Amino acid sequence: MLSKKTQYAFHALTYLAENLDKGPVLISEISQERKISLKFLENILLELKKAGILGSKKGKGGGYYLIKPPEEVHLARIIRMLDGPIALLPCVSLNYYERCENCTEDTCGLNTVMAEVRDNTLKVLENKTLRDVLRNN
Amino acid sequence: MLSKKTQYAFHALTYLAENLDKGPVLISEISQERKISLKFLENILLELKKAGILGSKKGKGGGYYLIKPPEEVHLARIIRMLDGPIALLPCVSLNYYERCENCTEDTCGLNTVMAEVRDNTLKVLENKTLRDVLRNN
DNA sequence: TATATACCCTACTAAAATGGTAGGGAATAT
DNA sequence: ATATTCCCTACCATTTTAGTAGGGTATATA
Repeated sequence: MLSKKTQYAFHALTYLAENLDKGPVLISEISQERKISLKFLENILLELKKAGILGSKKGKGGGYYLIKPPEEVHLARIIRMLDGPIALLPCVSLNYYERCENCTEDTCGLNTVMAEVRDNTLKVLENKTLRDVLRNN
Repeated sequence: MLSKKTQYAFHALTYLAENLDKGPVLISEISQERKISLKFLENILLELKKAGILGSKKGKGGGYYLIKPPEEVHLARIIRMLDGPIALLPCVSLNYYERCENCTEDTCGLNTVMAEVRDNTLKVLENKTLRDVLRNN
């Protein structure tokens, strides 16, 4: 399951995508509209900014905004950034690979199956973007 | 990612499937062969037994054994039993469904995408069985 | 340049989950 | 009777999760 953090990130990002015309949006506005703890959301948005997903502006008229158009923000990227690996086993993770101690990958059947699961999952998450996930199409 | 518990369960189950001819197998043997902490494994096997996956026999000549043939033990079942939901969001989980507070499911695009991910994942995990995951084919 | 606005940053915390460990009890084979 | 083997409950340390606190820094604007 995705963590609350990642779920909140998606809420915030879709809100920003749905309000592109507004320019920078206040954390407090997103927090109220999507019912997310203000301080927690603050941390999340900061992280998204450091990762290059969001830009920000301080002072009056400031807030957060998407740096790239929604159709260029892939869901897999957000999940990996906040929750880590998408694969079900470390030994089939593309971005967070780790060897399994107790099994040799070439003879391990679980490895093969879990790689298949990963591929099926990524087929969706790496192709779908924020654009595909908005409320008002 | 799957928990160690579930990963160990798969190790144990495949070991049992690969040694069907032996009859009941000692916890200690599985523990040694697959390098899993004995006491932790004890708990896991007990849980698998209570869930109707394994049978056991006490005393000399005893041990654990598969109740059903490997091709009838679906991977999804094991994962759900030990790790809970396979879906990435509670609101798209078939076996552990929970409503999302902050979104209405019919207008939420994330819901749709995550349901698609779930279906792709289950297509594999509900069709593959222990049989598909053995070492010595 | 003073001040209000709004993000930035570090540290802290409570609760839950994870990955085990301990130790005796109960059933069974011989 | 006794050795063997699983059964069961409870405990524990560490990590992760989800969130809070509180002040710092940059910016707009009057």
